Amino acid sequence: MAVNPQATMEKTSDFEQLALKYKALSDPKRLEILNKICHMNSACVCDLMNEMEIPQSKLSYHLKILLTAGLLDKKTEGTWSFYSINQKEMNHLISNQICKVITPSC
Amino acid sequence: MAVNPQATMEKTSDFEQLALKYKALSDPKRLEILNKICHMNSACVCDLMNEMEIPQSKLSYHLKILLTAGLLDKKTEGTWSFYSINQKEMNHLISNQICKVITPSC
DNA sequence: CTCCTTAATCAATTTTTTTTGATTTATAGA
DNA sequence: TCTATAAATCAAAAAAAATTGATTAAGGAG
Repeated sequence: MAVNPQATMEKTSDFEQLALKYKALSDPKRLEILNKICHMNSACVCDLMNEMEIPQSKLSYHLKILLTAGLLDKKTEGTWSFYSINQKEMNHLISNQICKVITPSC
Repeated sequence: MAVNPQATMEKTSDFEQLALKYKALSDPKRLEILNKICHMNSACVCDLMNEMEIPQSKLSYHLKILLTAGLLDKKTEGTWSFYSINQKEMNHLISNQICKVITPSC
């Protein structure tokens, strides 16, 4: 463990990076998406369309935000895109308590 | 510790509440404010004005968002308002790793 | 090749958030 | 009382994010 963790995170660009990740978590729909994916372990857009009442384009929009922030991983198989949670990134970001709700096995 | 934490956090309103807190963290300026307050332990608006190059009304705006989200505490003495970090809420929300950067003694 | 399914992207609109400068409120000191 | 300081609030403008429905792209099946 770092002795002086403060020293590693003082730059404006670091705060910008971190803010981007929390911004991805700042929407109830996106938290719900993470929670669903967590329960299903891996899900494609149409899975989520069935689970939640959100149109496809909106889902893709939110998934892209989560993906860009590094909170999700994506694996394409044929016409399907399977999304899963990037647990490492999640652990880095949020408390264990919240982790339990939106990651599979924290 | 709850055996089945999922059961405690499935409702839409819970996601909304949580999203609100992460939204408060979703701005680099606000993260920097938290970091400054963390270093100073407690700070008034004018302290922060000296530390950062942000106008007073903008600071008050961001502080209010952090306060409303429950991430800050406020204590008024005369004409001064002293802001400090609500560590309990912070611990509930974010990882230890990030805690180290924006709370005084996590 | 054609048709169907999956999902990404696009453009236009709406909504939300942020910024700005001014005003207001409240307290303290001379 | 008058003045100065601290900070909250306000209203208007600007910027960013979300929503919507349509289109596009890419695969697989026949």
